[in-house]
Amino acid sequence: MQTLSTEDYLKAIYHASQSSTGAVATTSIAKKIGAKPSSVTDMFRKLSDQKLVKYQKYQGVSLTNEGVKTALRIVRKHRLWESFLVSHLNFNWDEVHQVAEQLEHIQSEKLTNELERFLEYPTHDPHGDPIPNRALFMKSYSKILLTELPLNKEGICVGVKDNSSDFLRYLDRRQIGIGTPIVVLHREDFDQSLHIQAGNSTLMITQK
Amino acid sequence: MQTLSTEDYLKAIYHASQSSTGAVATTSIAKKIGAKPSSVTDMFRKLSDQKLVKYQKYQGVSLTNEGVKTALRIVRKHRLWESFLVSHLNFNWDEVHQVAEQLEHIQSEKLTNELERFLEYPTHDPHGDPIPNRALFMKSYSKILLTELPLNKEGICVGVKDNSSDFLRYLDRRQIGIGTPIVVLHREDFDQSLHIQAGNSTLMITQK
DNA sequence: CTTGTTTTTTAGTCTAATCTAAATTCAATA
DNA sequence: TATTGAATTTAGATTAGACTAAAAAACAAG
Repeated sequence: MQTLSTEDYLKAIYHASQSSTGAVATTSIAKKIGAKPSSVTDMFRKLSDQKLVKYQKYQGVSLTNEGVKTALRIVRKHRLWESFLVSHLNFNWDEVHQVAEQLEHIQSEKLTNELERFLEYPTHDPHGDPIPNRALFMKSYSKILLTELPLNKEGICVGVKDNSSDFLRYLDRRQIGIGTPIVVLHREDFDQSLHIQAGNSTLMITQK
Repeated sequence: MQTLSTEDYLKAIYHASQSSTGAVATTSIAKKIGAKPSSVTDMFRKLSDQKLVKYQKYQGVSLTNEGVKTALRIVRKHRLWESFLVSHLNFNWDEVHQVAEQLEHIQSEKLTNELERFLEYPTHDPHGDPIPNRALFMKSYSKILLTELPLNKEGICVGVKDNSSDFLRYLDRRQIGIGTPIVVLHREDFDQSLHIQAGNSTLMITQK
């Protein structure tokens, strides 16, 4: 059984190791968690004692199999709760994160599994990220950026890269959400702006 | 903003002061919380500093208005979650408590209010206890014991006094739940046993 | 109204998780 | 490869919440 804090660290390490290869550095976790590097070192040691990470002084950490499992259990809960908040409790994409950060720590296998059943076994959360199933397995289909979508080929919006509230609300007003089909109609070479068709409106996107 | 621990104490004090009159004693809280009396004294002092309780050495505590409000907010969340677990997640009466003890600490007004709406503004939880509304007001209709129900007058089961899992499962098997109408058909004077009709079955209850 | 028991508080210790400041190791480059 | 700057770790302190053991207050009974 983990404490709140160890769960936060395991999740942070998991996400950090997803977005880069090799061991995870002390400072990168410090930034994610919002703690000082010295505190992170302490925690690395503790997690190492519990065999949840492999840790060598000055070499960063990597999750053990057990550590990955623990992290995935938290990710599973986080994403299921986010789905619930959006689908049944009128939360917007951009409001769910903070609450899900709390709910992900609730300990009850039955609760998690029943929630999953109630939601009819969703495979992706409102941000388009895959939800690990009961066996902690997840299908991650390939997500590509709009800038990489070939001309006139239809894609489906599964999430957004920029999670700022402003941007999410902008999309909401234009009725662009998860599942919205998107086609890139034209790409301006000189400034990288895109003309896209999303849902029933066409719009122009600049930069990024 | 309260810590987990202070919330637990406030709730315990609230419940203790409901079931008896006057100030609440140190030991009674120690028993409820599962802590030593000395720890309870410490916490009383802390809560007193925050003006959530009135505390005089050796005289026990009582909640201030602010303390009552904080406690009721927790009770509200607890009972809403219990309702949710039973009505949508296939939990039984007797399984909800432990999980609700965790969920009651989640901090998000929007979450609580949306959950209440989703459940269609329930007034009572699965144990028959009233749920405070958004304004923290609750209608507590009179609950009486079966032993006090007049002969042949119909009552409605709103909860049970004995919360043991065995007893709750016994009731489940006989399809007796919240809302089941109950009539006392006959009362044996010599051993206090009751013949009752509940739902579509009649049964005999001894003792208690 | 005094004594003995129970309740409550005090004093001092412990653990988990954090911090600051100082020391150490690593790594990049001149 | 020697140096320097960044990253990391150590050492020591702090805080919240809990504990034990001992002292003090309250209560109950003769």
